[in-house]
Amino acid sequence: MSGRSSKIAKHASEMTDEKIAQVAARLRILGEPMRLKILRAICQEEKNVQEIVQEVGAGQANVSKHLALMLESGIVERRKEGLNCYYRLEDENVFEICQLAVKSVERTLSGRLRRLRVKARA
Amino acid sequence: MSGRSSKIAKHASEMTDEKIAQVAARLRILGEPMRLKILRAICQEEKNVQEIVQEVGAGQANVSKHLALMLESGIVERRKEGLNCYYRLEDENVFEICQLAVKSVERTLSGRLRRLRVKARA
DNA sequence: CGTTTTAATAACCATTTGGTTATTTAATAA
DNA sequence: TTATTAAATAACCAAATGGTTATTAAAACG
Repeated sequence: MSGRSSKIAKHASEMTDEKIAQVAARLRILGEPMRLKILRAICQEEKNVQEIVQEVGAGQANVSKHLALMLESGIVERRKEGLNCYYRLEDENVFEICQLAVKSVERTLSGRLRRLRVKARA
Repeated sequence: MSGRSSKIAKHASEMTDEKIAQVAARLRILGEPMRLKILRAICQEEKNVQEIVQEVGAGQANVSKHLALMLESGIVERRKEGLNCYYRLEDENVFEICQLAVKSVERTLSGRLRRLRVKARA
């Protein structure tokens, strides 16, 4: 058994159905364009709801609902100041996950291109 | 501007709405318990549909639909041999994404515990 | 006090999605 | 050929989800 495959085997075996459900829930939260836009807006500096609403181009209620979900799940943090509520990205893992997802998408796209070329050659 | 924040700023600015939609689509595919179970089943060695069906405890049509989706998106690869179709995990990034998601979930859970203790103290 | 502003929440709707059943396609075997 | 088996697909349904509108809660201000 090689190093990599044994590592994968170990991690995979540790993935109980319960853990899988939790991981899926976390990834499903990130699998939504509007939520990613919100995270993009607040990943550098905290912003209040109105600023976020303006930046992502969505309704206030909609943004608040997405923020409530991400706050509940611990992805973002909230700081109240007078009438305003400032949100910031709290979980840095989220940022890394998105970077890996970008790599994954790019990998798929390049793979598609390669296959098209092979097909065209045949 | 510190090293980390500038790095984040750079990556965030490269995240166009188009790219965000692609990343969200990729993460949404992974944000589903049954699909993660299927990936767990085939991440070490390729398996045919029947083996996967038995392992994850779902209907054949359901598993086939999930596999078709992940094949189309380049996450898994297929090899036909006679009547059987063998599937394997093709995108290693997916595995890393899941590992990070586990870390993210664990981080949240420990954070919740800490808050509960703080609340109980008050 | 009442007014205004910000954000959260409730109610509702249209769409999407995961699962099931039934059918079809394709390869193998008799 | 016909029968059998594996996998894909179509059709359908119930549940979940994202977005909108309207309302509520709370803090700041006149």
